[in-house]
Formats: sequence, structure tokens, C-alpha cells
Amino acid sequence: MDLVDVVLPQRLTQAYTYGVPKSLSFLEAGQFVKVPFGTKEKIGLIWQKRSKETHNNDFTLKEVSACLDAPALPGQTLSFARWVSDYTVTPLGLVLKMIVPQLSFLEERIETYVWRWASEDRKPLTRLRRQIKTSLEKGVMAENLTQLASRLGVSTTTLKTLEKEGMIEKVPATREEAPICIEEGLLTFNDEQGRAVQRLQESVRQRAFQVTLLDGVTGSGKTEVYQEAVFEALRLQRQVLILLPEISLTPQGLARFERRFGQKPLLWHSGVSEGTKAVIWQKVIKGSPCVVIGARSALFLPFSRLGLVVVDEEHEHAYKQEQGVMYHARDMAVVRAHLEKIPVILASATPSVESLVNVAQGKYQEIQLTQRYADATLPLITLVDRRKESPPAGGKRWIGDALHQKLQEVLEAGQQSLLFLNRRGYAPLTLCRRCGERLECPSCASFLVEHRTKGILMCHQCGHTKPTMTQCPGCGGEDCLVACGPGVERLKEEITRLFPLARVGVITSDQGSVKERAHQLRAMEEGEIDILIGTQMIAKGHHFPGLTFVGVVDGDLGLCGGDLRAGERTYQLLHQVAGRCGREEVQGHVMIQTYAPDHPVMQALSSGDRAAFMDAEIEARRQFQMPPFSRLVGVIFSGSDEGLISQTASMVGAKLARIQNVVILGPCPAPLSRVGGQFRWRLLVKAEKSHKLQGILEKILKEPHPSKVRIQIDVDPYSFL
DNA sequence: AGCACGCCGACT
DNA sequence: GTCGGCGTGCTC
Repeated sequence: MDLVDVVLPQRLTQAYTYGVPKSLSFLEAGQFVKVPFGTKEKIGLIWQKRSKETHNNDFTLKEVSACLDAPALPGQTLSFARWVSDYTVTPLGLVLKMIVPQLSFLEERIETYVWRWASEDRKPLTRLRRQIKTSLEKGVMAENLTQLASRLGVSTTTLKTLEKEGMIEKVPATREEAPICIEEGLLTFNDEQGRAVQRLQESVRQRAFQVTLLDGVTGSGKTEVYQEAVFEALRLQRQVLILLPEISLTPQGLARFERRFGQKPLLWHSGVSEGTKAVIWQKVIKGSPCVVIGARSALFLPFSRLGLVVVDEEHEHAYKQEQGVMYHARDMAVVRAHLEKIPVILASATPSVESLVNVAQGKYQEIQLTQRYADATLPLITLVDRRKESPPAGGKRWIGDALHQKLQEVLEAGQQSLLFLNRRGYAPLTLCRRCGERLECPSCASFLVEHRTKGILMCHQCGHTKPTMTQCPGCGGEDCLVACGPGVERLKEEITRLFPLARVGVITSDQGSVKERAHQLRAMEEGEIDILIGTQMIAKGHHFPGLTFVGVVDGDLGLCGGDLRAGERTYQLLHQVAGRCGREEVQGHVMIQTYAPDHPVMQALSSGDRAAFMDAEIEARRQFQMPPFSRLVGVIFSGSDEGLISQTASMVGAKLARIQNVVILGPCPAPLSRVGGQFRWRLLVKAEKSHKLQGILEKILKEPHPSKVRIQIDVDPYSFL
């Protein structure tokens, strides 16, 4: 009897060996099967076939009970699962669980049909029917008659009659029949863009692994350029994955995609319904040419004809998953492309240190886009030294004199301003001025942020909320609690005081519904808002034609703390915010309030010399032998007993320290040292890049340790705060 | 993830 | 005496 190793989509490290009954001798790796496991029947995946000689009699062999009528996972997807599992030290079953997040996805559902004119009759047709016939001959897909009706612009009843008469029929849409009509020549490219398009399309045609860093200044047409590569892949009947750090795609952006692709891109993120996800999953595994635009989890879709991967905004830290399976989607996208033998495009206006180093080392090719549309000039960036400004007076606390004056000018000129403050809520800290009590989250090591409009105090770590209080929980005093520091709500208060006649808008990720935010954005686009205040949310993608001025209220916010990437991150964020203005003929102006105008980040922003700044960052990383010039692995210990946790961490640290060529940093309380009542400690293992730490770490995980302590491995950690 | 097995307190 | 709490460990 043949033997197969079966992996279950659960937190299990190993595969289990089963016998294959004669009736199922056709089974291959990648197929889904039913197996008896413990007392239950489970659905699993055939990981590999093996010869019967390898079976020792340590256990009684059970048999595969049935084969599921579902398409098999493509071989490359299996290799990818193996690679991710090994690299991130994650149980194979958990990685499989990411590939098959719901077992219901395995069930076939016919999602889309191609509708055909079925009648051979030569009899003359009415004008309406002739029109329908002509439309259908172009190849139209729809899920049902209602949808078809809206697509053709006719009534459902007309189509119902036609179907009853047998004049039209539906055929399940298959790979070959999926019509992809690409509207050509909608865009004109300048020479630089044209050359970039040529190179990217060429790499798609070559169908070989290649990483391209598409480094283009804001407004240089990066998206349009990589979309041409996407079309090329579609023309070759291949699938495309576009990763975005978070789905911030506006309806307009989506419509633009659809117009050019001739089909809706498939959206994949946490907000998409299970049913829709199932349809996408099936489509992707069956190999229909399509474009999936997704958050990092889309990387684990079982593509069977992947032809191109795009990682947009590749520098974004949102690509690093910090909970559960800890992986970096950008890095894993490169791995996946390598295994699939296809090109991958990393796009950014402010590439990460990691990618720039890879370019310098010749591992990635680089394409630069330096020209902005319509010869728009880059905004002028000036720094305001807050140390030299007069102390808060005349209603000013967070807006200094220079910024105030500039806002006034812009307002008088009838133009729009944007104020950037990366802090939600009213005030980040509430303090008792009598006893010094600070309002903290009961279960996290973080302060409660006041949200005055909602009348609540909120922990931004765990989401815990409670109503605002008037009495200090420390000393019981009334009216002694004071809000410290600004949040966007408080900034709005100040702005309305300074400019009572201005139309002011606020956009944050936690205020109002998606619809309300969209409404605010539109109002801004249409010039109905004079001053828009916003957090990180507004840093991305939006284009406001009338915006000429951006004020950064606190440029130093991201710089505090000893984070390895603080400088890089602050540069990227502020650069992105600055890019919101001055796209049209008028030159934009950006003003950054800072207490550290001499800081390299501020100097780089004001001089526009990114290369020098990044070179310095890279040099610093090299000097201190930090990533990407070394390898870091975090080992996180969590649980409710802090003493036990720190003790275990020290023990494991001592054990790890005995390994050759390894430096142990810590242990010390982890970033987010207390979340949801759980204490977290972390130690960092630093080694040379070539050092294969994963094997050793896996052993550490398996070694006995107090069961109340959870140990997690974080390869290439990102948070250091 | 389940589920059985096992070792302690509360209750008919 | 037994029921049932969940902590522990195994499932080919």
C-alpha cells in the first residue's frame, strides 16, 4: 500500500502518515483528502507521497478515507508554504491554515457564466435582440440574469424571455473564455515612463525571477507604469497579485483599474465577505487570468498561473505582521516570486533601506522615475524651529507664529491647507495636576487617550474604552485632571479659535463611518474645506487639486524612542505627507514644526537630498552591524505571571548565548510590554546574515518550559519601541 | 483545534 | 461515593 504524508490546517508542526487504499491510488501531493484523526474525520492536504519502506511501526497506520472533489494546491504553493514555515519557524499546519483559511473555500461554486447567443436561426430579429446578440458576441460575463441585464442595459424580463425561448444560454466561465478586453492607448507616457514600461513588460514576458525596485517621486506615474506590466501579464493569460499595505483604494482608483483591465480587480482584505472570498479563492486556484488587489494575506492565495507580483508602497511597515504568524509580506512576496520564477515589482517613492541595499548589492534592478506630471515642481519644504518661536499666547498652543501666518495667507488667497498630526483623539495623556496620577489602561502598559467628541477615554493598544471622568482616580479630587498634548480633535479646537470663519474638516481612521470619511475627502477635493486636519490616513494616495500648503504640526513625533528605523520611517511619512500638495501648476509649500531642525531627517526633507540621507542610514546600519547587514530574531515570552516570564526569558537567553557567533540582547520588556492583561518580554538574537538560526530556535520552542509561558519567534522583527 | 485522560473540590 | 472543573498531552 502507498503511503502519504498529510498536513492538517491546524496548529500542528508535523505531517501525519496515512495508507492509501487501492481505490484512491491516484492521489497526488496537493490534493485535499478526508482522514481519520483522533476520534474525528478531518480535512487535510497531501503533503507528499512516500514509499512504504519508510514506515516504521511506531504507530498504527490509518487510511485516507476519501478524496475531496476540490482542485489540488499547485506545487509552487506547497513549496511556498514549506519555505514560509521554515523561515518564520511557524508550524506547517498554521501556514496551510493561511492558505486555506476556510474549509468552505474548497467547495466548488460556479460564480460566473459567459452568456452566449444560442440560436442558429437566421430569422430576422428585433432591433433590441440584434443589439443583445452583438453585445453577447463580444463575450459578456455575469453571475445571473439580473447582473447581465444591468451590464447590457436591457431589462431582466427581456432576457428571461430570451432564455425561455432558448435564444441565449449560459456557460460556466473557464480560463479560456474569461474575456479580458484591455483598453489600449488611454495613457500617454513620457520618455522616462515609456522606457520603464518597456523594461517591466519585458521582464513579464521573460517569465523569470527578477526583482525591480520602481523608485518614483510622488506624481511620477508609478501606478500607471506598473499597471502596464500588469496588462502584459493579463495579455499572456496570467494572474497578477498587487499587494497594498492596507486597502486604501478609493472607488475612483478602483474604477480606473476596471476601465483599463476590462474586468474588476478582485479585492482581498479582512473586510471582504466569506462568500466573495470563496469565489476569488476558487478562481485563483483554477488559474483564471485575473488581478487580485489585496492586503498581505492575499499573498497566501493558491495562485496557479501567477505571472507577476507588485508590492506597492514597499517601504510600509504595515507589511510586517506582528501577531500570530509573523512574516514580512514584502519579503515573502519576493520569495514567492522566486519560487514561481516570475518577476516582482517593488514600488515606492521612498524605498526602504533594505531594498536600497539590495539594489546596491546588485540583487535588485532599479528603475527611477524622476519627472512629475505636467512638469509640476516638487513642493518647497521649510523648517520652523519651535525653540526660537515665542511661547504659546493668543490662543496658540500647537500652531506657532510662522505656521499661523502661513495658514492665514493661504486662507486669504482662497487656497486649501492640510494640517498633519499623527495623533488620534483629543489628548494623548490625561494627568492629575494635584497628585500626578496618569490615566492608564488597566490591562496594557499605555496611556488612555481622550476622545472628547465621543466622551470617552480609549486605549489605542487594546481598544478598551471608558467614559471620560471628572474625578481623579488617584486622589479623588474634582476638576484636577488636565489634558496634555495635542490630538487632531484638540488641534481642530485651536484652528477654529484662530480662524473662526474657515471651513475645517477632520479625517482620522476612527472618526465616523467609511461613508462619512469618503464624504469629507470629496468635500476637500471639491474645495469645500479650507483647512483639513488629519492623521496618517490622509498621507496616502489622495489628490486634492486645490491644496497648496501642508503644515506638519509635530515633525519630531516619530523620532523619539530608540527605534532602529525611526529616522527612516519619519522621513518616509513626512515625505509622503509633503507630496500631497503642489501637483498642479502652483508650487506647493510644506512647513514642518520641529524642535530638532538640525536632525538629519529634517535636513534631508528640507534639502530634498534623499540619497545622502539614506546613504547615511545605510552606513549607520553597516557600522552597528544591524539589519540588513545582520540577522535579528526576536524571542517573545508572554503570559500572566511576569516573574515567571522574565525568569524563563533569562534561562532561554543563557542557553542561546552558548551558540557560536551569536549576540543576545535583552531580555527586557517587549514593545507593548503589557497587552490585554498579558505581560510580554523579549530577547533579541543577533547573528550574521548567513547564520541559520531557525533550526536552533525550533529546538528552543520544543524544549520543555513552563506551560504558562508562551514563546513566539519573530524573525526579522520591526518594532523596537 | 478537539478530545480523552487524569487529578482535585463540591454535592446528592 | 460520584459529578464535573479544566490543566496536559496526543492525534498517523
